[in-house]
Formats: sequence, C-alpha cells, structure tokens
Amino acid sequence: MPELPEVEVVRRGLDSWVSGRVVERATVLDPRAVRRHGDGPRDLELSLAGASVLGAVRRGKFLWLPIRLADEAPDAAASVALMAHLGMSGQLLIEGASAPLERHARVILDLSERADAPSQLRFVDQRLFGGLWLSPLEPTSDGLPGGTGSGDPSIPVDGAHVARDVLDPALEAGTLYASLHRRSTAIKAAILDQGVLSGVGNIYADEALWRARLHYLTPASRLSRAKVAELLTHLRNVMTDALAAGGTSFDSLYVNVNGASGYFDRSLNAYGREGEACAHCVAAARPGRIVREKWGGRSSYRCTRCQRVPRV
DNA sequence: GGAGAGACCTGCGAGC
DNA sequence: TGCTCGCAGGTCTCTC
Repeated sequence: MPELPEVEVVRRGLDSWVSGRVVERATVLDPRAVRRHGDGPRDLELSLAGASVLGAVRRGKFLWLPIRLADEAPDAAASVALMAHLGMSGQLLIEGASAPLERHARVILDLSERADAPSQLRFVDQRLFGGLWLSPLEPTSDGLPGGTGSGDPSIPVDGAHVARDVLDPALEAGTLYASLHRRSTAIKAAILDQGVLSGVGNIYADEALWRARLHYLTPASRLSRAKVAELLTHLRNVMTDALAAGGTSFDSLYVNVNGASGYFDRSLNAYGREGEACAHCVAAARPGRIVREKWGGRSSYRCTRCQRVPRV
C-alpha cells in the first residue's frame, strides 16, 4: 500500500511525464473516485478540460498537480490544484490510449501530445479509498514551499491541515517534540496522525519504532527530546532506504507511474515478520521474536524483547 | 480540543 | 464447488 516513499516515487514520475502538458479531456469512469470533489464528476471533467499542468507536489501522502485553468491567462500562476490521494490501492499510471483499460480504472485524463510520452494519465484504484478532486491554492502559513517538488509558497486548502512530512527539511525535531509532548496518546497513534507529522503509515511506523526500540503503546508525552530526535532520524532513514528501493510492495497494488513495483519489503525487519527472530536480538544473541498484535483496528509488529510493554 | 471507534471499500484466503 | 466471513488499512466523521 502506498506510503510516503511510494507516493514520492509516483510524484517524480508525474513531474517528468505530466508537467507542462494540457489536459485535453477528463473522463470520470466511477463517480466514487471523485466523491471528494464537492461539485460532482461532471464539474471535475469540465474544469479539467483545457487545464495546464504546472508541476507535481507532495506533502506526506497527499499529491497535487498545480494547474492553470483553460480560462486563465497563459502566464497566470496556478490557482487550483488537482488533488490525488492513493489511499490503500490507488495507482496513477502513464499509458498509451491503446493500452487495455485496467479493471479498476476510475478516471482518465487525455493529455496533449508529447513525442516521448504516452498520452493518458489513468487513476486506478481497486478499493476506492483514494480519489481525485480539485482544491483552490492558498498561501502557506509559514511562507515556505507547500511541499516536495514545489518552489511556491502555496498549498491546496484541502492539504493545509497536513503537517510537514518526515522527509521535509522544514520539519525540525524540536517542533515534533513540542507536538508530541502535549499528547497522552500512544506514540504509534501520534506518528500516524497526519496533523502531527505526515507520510507515516502502518508499515513504516512499525519499522521506525522497531529501530528506535520503542513499544507502540509508549505514551508520546513520555519521550525525551533526545528520543524524539532519534525516532525522527529512524523515520527519515527508513523512508530514505525505502525510497532508494523504489518503495515497498507486497502485491501488485503499489506500482510507480510505469507500473513497476518496489522491493523494499525485502528489507523490512518488523512489519510482516511475525514469528521470525528479531535482527537486533540475533546480533546480541538474545531470544527476541517478532509478534503481531491487534491494536487500533490494525496489525502492529514488535519484538517481544527489545520493544517491551511500557509501564503504566 | 483530544482521543477513540466506526465507516468506507474490494479482493483474497480460510473455513464450512 | 460455492458460500460466508474476516482481514488488509488511510482518512474522515462522529461521539464522548
């Protein structure tokens, strides 16, 4: 399932294949994929027709394409963003118009001709947790670029609630500590909260907590400033490692814009390793094993020995 | 305002 | 063989 590294791989693909092109036609095949567009699928189709794509930006797991609408001046800055969230199973694929339509294709954008690039951007989503919609751009609250891939201090209204993500150099450990220090909730819930820091999903939360030797139920407010800085470093490292590997893929649900899967799942130490020996413990000749536990409606993986249950 | 639970959604595998 | 059920999980909404 797409998390921050996977979304960044997709963003880079969109930036190279879609930026500078015009949407000649938008076709919504399944209205459920654009349900977050308040004015309905027909309005989305009409708004996108003739719009120019000016880039590809990401904050956390939210992607957006700043666009200039057809009725705006050719030199005008983007006033609106085409938002995209991949949810659990979303894919944004660049394909030729003659390529067979995917079973779960939901939206098709026909793009202006470019000799070296296919002509369609397709949004494919099996489970429909993701979607596309339009959102107006507004200035960022801190005057900094809105996200990765942008030099422009603007952000979509629908992305303004999302905190800066793990790979954003503007996110500082001190800011994260101040945010966590106010929370009595479990550390895993805190780092999954996109309003605290963005881009962390279930897989990488478990991996970073394993690297930091923290139990997922440890109260966020109990972490020292140094431990928060260490956790942020682990989060950044695990994301960077995953990005270098092209993302994590357990099945065909996550692919880049060319349809290729990543291979970081082979490097995971906690997530999906139920019953296996913990790598920390193997190195220290201890008997720790990875267990899977249900928490918050989803699975959490931890080592029984180096991620012990916190004392209440 | 913070925290937790439930809903959304579909394909797959297990169990009967 | 075919049916039912549980599971996977990011985000939003609702309730307390």
